[in-house]
Amino acid sequence: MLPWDGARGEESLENAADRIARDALGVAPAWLEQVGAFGNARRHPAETDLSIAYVGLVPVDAPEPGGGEEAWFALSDLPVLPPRHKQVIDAAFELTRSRLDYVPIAFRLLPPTFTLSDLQSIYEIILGRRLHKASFRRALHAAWLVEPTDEWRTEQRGRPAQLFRFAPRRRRANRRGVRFELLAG
Amino acid sequence: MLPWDGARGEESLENAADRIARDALGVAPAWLEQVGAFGNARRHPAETDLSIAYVGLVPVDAPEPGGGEEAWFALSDLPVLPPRHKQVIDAAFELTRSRLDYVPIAFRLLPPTFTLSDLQSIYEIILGRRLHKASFRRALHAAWLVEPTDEWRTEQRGRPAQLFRFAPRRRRANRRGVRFELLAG
DNA sequence: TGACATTAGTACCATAGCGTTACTAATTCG
DNA sequence: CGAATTAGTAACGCTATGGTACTAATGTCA
Repeated sequence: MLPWDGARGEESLENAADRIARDALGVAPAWLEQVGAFGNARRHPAETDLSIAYVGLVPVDAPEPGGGEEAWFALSDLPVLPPRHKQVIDAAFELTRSRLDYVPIAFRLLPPTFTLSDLQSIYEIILGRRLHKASFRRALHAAWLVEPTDEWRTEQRGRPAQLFRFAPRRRRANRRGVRFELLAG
Repeated sequence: MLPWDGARGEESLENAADRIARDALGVAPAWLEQVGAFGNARRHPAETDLSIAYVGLVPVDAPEPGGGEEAWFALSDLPVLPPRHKQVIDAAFELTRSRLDYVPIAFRLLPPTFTLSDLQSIYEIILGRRLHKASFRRALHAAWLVEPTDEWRTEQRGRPAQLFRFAPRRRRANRRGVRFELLAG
């Protein structure tokens, strides 16, 4: 099952989700957003059967959940879950991918300074596909989202990588045409 | 206020939203999707204060709501509303725009056959901005979403327009790179 | 020590998409 | 019959994209 708890009257939905996530993780999620409300009507009318789902992300170096019975599972290797929980996970993953270009999710999963390869890895993990290196950097440069520092990090192998920091600058919104991503089927 | 009703235990959220919309409109909405759950904690813990909001669309030639106290308002000329209702409307409009390229919303607002100018008008209304005619048709042609009929419609003035029907064909998903639409501020 | 693997970063290029402008086509209005 | 109006297309330049290839700088290992 997914971590959950009943609502407390004195807190907002957002605060309740944050509290539940912190209880399960030990740390506050770097990003948290509502997925939606899920309910079916197969219960007795007197019983309320409604779930408000939230999705959050934590960096890969976040501590393992220690106290309770929580455990991590890869999205590609999920155990059998109750149908609604599986439905929530699918919607949460889709929401996360769709938010990636509009909310600074990736930068909150990284330390204050990071390499562009680190950043690209976060994008590739969330999107679930490889990205082209030159195109990624071109788009990043055009977006004025990062600025270089004068530090370089030496990894285990290969050429050292320059460190960048998240420093978005104002720019005008990109008014593109229509894309027709709708697919048949 | 927005049209609303309490949930009935024996129906799903989606069905309840559809019922409420039909009661208010007189017709079923051509598209309906959940916006999300809205709740604040300023009430007494014993009172549940939670709204599950849905957004729907109906064609412009839909009948006026007759029976009750409902009325239509332009998004650009809304009356003063309770804060949560205004919040719901903003989220609903944003959701609709973001779904336009992925869900065949526009085609459900049109009759079975329509002109490309009609279709473009729907897109312009929902997106709230003008679109370029040649680019719109190029993208539409590349997406294989419509096919021409052998009928032409004579409007009041100008050259007759060919009628098209919605007939999506299978094509592979467009795997583009990252866009970085995130704006500073 | 020197060849090789590895990672970072950039340059070049062909192609595709986009928006502007302009043009043709077909109809109604006066 | 000419002007206005709407539909539809062609041409062109600019930008974005993604592939390939290249250089740069380090560690590994014989």
